[in-house]
Amino acid sequence: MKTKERIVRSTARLMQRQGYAATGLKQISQESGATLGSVYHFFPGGKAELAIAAVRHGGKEFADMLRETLEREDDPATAIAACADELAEGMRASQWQDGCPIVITALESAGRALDIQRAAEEEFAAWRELVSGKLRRTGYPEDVARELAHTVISTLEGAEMAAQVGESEEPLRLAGRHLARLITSYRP
Amino acid sequence: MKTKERIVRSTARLMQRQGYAATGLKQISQESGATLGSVYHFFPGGKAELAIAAVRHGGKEFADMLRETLEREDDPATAIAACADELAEGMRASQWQDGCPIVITALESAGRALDIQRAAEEEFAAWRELVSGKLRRTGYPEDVARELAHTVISTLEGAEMAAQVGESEEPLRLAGRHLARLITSYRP
DNA sequence: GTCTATAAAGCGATAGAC
DNA sequence: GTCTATCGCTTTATAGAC
Repeated sequence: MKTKERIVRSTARLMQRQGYAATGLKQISQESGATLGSVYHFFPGGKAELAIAAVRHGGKEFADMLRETLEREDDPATAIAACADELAEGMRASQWQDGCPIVITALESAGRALDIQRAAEEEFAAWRELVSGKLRRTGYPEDVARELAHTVISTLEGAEMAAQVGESEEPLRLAGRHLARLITSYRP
Repeated sequence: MKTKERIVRSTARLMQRQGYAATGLKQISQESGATLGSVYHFFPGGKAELAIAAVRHGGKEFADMLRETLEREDDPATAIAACADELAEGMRASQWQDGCPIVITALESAGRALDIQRAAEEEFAAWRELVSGKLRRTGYPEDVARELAHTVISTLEGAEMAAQVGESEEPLRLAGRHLARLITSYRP
């Protein structure tokens, strides 16, 4: 694997677990097997530029999972519940270590590092668009789909946070069931 | 105001906005108007002990808002929507600066600082208990109330995060409406 | 592109006078 | 309880050889 990609992956992984402030460039250099000089060679903008790349990387990763799981089921309500279950399994498999790949960095940067914040917001919007598209293709009116997508992503995010802090799959399992019921109640 | 409380309030405020790692003891000492010596006098356990006190403080603050807003409306669905609106207004009023008082610290500590994580989980559980109690008093069966309370808190948390990063009230407004609909659909 | 060395600043934490 | 000074370490970032 290319050095630059190793650096991005390590940064994404570390910031997913520790956040932006707690992740040091030395740690990134060590974990990725690149020297500090190489890190600055590829990312002359330093830590902030690395964080943006990590947010983009984590955002794509989450989007891939979402896209694949949504395609696996026809009914959007069942599909969203499957996404929640998928997240619950990933969470347990990592022993509650791997939550949302970008949420800590997004919150830390809010109001203080505008380009990181904007990158995170764009990834969130892409996730919502995936959910919204699934709903529209199943016949939901555009505004209903757009609004439901907001709440689906919000609820998955919140439940993943609760699952991680509480070290339990339950918040995600319940979120999946409740979201499915909510989506069904709007069925066209 | 007593020195100790000034320190706790400043810590809570700073960690709400910046998180644990990015908040320095020097900054706490400066913002609270107490010297570093005083900070260590009241919190010999240092930064970790301060974080626990801040999480407790922020947790109580959020619980107070929740309790008051829930009491203001009879119907639990309307009451939860009112909570979401209240959060949206607070968010806009602070220009998207003041999100959930403990979520960044909770996520940063997950799996790495067990006593901080546990304190955060206890505060989350207390919030869920407030929602669950409101539902039970309105006739919802105990298990339905408990499960709905999980999703209500998850969704509010996720929507508050989305509102902060996206600098928009919309995620919270939508979350309130959708949660009200979900709760109503379980009405006994 | 990779590597080492280092600068400049800030960190958490402690000591001890008052 | 309050205050200042300081220790030891780590941080981001840069310089320059290879």
